[in-house]
Amino acid sequence: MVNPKIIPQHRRLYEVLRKHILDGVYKEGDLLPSENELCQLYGMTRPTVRQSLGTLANDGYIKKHQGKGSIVNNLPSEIGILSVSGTTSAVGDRNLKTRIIVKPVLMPWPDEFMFPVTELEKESGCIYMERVRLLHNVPIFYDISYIANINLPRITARQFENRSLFQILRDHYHIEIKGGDQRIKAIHATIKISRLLKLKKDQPVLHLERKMETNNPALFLYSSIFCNTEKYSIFGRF
Amino acid sequence: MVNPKIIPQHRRLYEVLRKHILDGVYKEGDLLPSENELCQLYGMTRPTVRQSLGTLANDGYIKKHQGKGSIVNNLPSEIGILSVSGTTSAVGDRNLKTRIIVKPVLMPWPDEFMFPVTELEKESGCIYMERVRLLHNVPIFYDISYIANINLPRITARQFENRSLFQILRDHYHIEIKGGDQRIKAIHATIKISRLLKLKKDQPVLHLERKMETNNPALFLYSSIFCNTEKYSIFGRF
DNA sequence: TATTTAAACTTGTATTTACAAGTAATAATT
DNA sequence: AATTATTACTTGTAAATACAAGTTTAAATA
Repeated sequence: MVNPKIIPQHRRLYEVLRKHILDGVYKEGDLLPSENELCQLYGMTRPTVRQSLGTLANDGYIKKHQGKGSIVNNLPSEIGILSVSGTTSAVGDRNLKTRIIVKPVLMPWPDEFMFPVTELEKESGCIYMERVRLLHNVPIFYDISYIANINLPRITARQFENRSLFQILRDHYHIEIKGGDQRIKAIHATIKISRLLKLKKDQPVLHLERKMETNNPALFLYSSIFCNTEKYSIFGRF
Repeated sequence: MVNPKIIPQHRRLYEVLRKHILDGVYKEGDLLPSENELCQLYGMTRPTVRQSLGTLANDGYIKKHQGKGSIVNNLPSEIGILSVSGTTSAVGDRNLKTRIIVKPVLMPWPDEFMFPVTELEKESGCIYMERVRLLHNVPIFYDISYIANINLPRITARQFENRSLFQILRDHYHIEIKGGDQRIKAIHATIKISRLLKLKKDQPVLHLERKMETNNPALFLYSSIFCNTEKYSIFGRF
């Protein structure tokens, strides 16, 4: 048995610097301490420090300049769902509320599903739920989630109000999102969608279909997200 | 003076492996040669090889599995514009045609621009052009491009038919796209858009607003892209 | 004073070495 | 024969070292 609490050093430094940036210790345009300074400060070698900075740069928090240093990026005020896993981490949980439309239920997979599912997934059945996410009390996202029922005991009994689905999966089932695929379309709001998001019928909405991979190679999460982009744009870096 | 042709080894290996994957030498699900094998094959050390594989994994071409190896990903058949710079590299140039709507002209920047522009950009003026991009002879993208007129001699005289804007910038001006920001909305097609993309009026279209950074820190490219997602979804990995 | 040169930083690339940890196939044991 | 343990692979983490290349500052020179 191995201690699951040991976190790699480069990951530790990444988390520290990321938090400092989000907390405003380092502000937009600021120069981060140089790699050698970080080595001294945190007692690690340059390759390790560079791995942390590389990940930070990759996630869009900093931008590296040869001969100059690492500069903190302007962090988007818009909704950054394109490069992250859940709506909670995309907008922050300060002003996000959740309304359950359909509580988690176990059911067979839909016949025409948006992504191909494996035999194992099909046999296990599908945990289905519908939620509306409100930003500043305005409904913005209508999320339909599908999860294969693989090693998720009692999940249909849990409380999802104002909590992130991903947080529950991480805390209770040690499931981490590793990455995923997504498709985006612009569509007309159906009657149901326009009712849930308080839109006029036929108003254009953004439709995201996502397949998310987890640390369990057999377990995927699927989401169909309808998004009102009238007020808030969806934001991303590339 | 330094030879600009020297390419880092890790970049070279990245390009080689990427090409092999795109050419089908390594197919979806295949295991790439192990890191040590790649070391021998290409005469470099493991950290260098790992850097190449890291970038490939980051760009979504492979997925690494500890103790197992690097497995080639299923490559999206959809349009992968979300994580890359131009429509050409997003869909490949095989079936992409370009129709110029407004030839490149030098003009002042619009008053209400989608992104804030610097004083230098404002003084330099703006090179403006409109194009429609056709996929399999169907109009899919309506691109409006804005470039600051900074060290781009004779650019308004160049031929843009069936060529990538980014290719011209790279070949003639040594400008490389480093990354950027984007916003996405779903909107109603205006009359002009519906005419250019052969849509019904008020059909929903995807609107992308992008700011792209280049290797010239003062030079940014801006695009406003309207996309018909009825047949083709926009695809991305995260 | 203005310009050029040099030095002292910064990050980028690359090698070498070592061990940890996950995976899969084999051999040994029951 | 089925299970368990070993072994040989794989990638992950980390250190120490060296030099290249871009940027900024300060010193030297005109």
